[in-house]
Amino acid sequence: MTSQTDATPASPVKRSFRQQMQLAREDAIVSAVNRLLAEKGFDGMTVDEVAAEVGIAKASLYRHFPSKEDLAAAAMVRVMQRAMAFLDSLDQKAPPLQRLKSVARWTMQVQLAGEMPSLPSQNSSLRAALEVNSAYIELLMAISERLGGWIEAAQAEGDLQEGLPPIVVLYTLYARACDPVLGFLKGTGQYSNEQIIDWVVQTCFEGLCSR
Amino acid sequence: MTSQTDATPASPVKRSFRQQMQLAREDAIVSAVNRLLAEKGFDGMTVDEVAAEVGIAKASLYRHFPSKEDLAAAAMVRVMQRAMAFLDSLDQKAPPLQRLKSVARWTMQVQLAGEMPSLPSQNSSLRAALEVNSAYIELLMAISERLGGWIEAAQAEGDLQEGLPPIVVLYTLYARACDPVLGFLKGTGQYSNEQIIDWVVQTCFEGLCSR
DNA sequence: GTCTATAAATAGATAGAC
DNA sequence: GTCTATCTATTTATAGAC
Repeated sequence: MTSQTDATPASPVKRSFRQQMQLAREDAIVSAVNRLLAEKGFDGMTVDEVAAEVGIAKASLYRHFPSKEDLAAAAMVRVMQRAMAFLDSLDQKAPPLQRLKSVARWTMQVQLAGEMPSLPSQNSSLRAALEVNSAYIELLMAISERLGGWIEAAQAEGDLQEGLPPIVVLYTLYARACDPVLGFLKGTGQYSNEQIIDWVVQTCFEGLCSR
Repeated sequence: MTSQTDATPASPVKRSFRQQMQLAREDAIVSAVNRLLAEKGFDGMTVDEVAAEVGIAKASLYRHFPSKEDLAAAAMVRVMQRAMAFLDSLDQKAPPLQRLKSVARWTMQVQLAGEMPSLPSQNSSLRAALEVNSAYIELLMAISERLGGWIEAAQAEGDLQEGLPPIVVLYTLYARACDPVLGFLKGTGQYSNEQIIDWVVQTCFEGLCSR
């Protein structure tokens, strides 16, 4: 407050630098959380591990994030921001179905890269925290509306089954982002990531049956 | 030992009765575990809850099962026995594809009924315990071989995509048994269980795209 | 702001009486 | 075999020094 009313230019610069440092540290924290969340899930991840991976004390972690739930929420927000950026990067004139397939492929690449935080859809303390996290809710709604529009457009073009409510398609795409099939097939050690993703994308959109 | 060599018929009868009592109690335990596992997952379920739901002391629980992992394994074994019984109940002369669809539908019914134990595919202590549980391993292999045969037969008949390795189809079916889409759609409160299952089975086999 | 040390709560597992 | 009471380890979170 006072520094902003001061005429000295040093204060704002110093503050900005400090803020950048703080943001960089928080980014490192979120990266560690993101990775651990993808590897072990919310329940399996401990705050001690996060602190150890970042290389700071646990008490310092709690200066940046008030709870473990907030750590997870931050990781979710960041991956959703990445998702939103990916949606923006797509050719908006490409056919909607093609864009939807690209999104599915992207989420699977993220998962196989060990960067898709997996939140057990049942945990109550975590879900309660997410439901009151406005950044999380707003991003989720923004992505859902964006994809929902593409789904309806793809149906209008006759590319997606028109009998399916768009929400069924939307939830199916979300579910494929954390589909355990990817990990199962990876675990066999027999197939490349691209091969695995090709199969799952294909079965998702074209089904198991022959055409 | 001694009672079996005795000529008195009382001993064997009494022992059998006791064994039945024990089996009945263990069945009640496994039922509680199964339900809690479906509701909250392995990490979310506590042994105290299990004891409370069965109505016995926690120490008594540990007389029947040596660890929490063994509780979960017992629940998995039982649901797999149910699955095996369902496979047997199917018309073995029906087309393989039809049988596979029936299996998928059955697993989804079990999940929506809150009776599908969900084991986070990442938990290491649990997976380690399952991998050395011969009852679990043998049932899993038996089911996999059975379904694998049907998958290959369905491919031979041209009903399933022949480019897909059978293991991809098998894992996909396993994954649909714990597909979060069912819970998502159920959570909207707008659709009946049968409607939800119809959609998921259809998208699984026919895909999201129109034909 | 970061640290060490510790509190507070929880959960898996066990001892020992009956 | 079942119970009460307890142990032990882990984990989230915080106090307080620097």
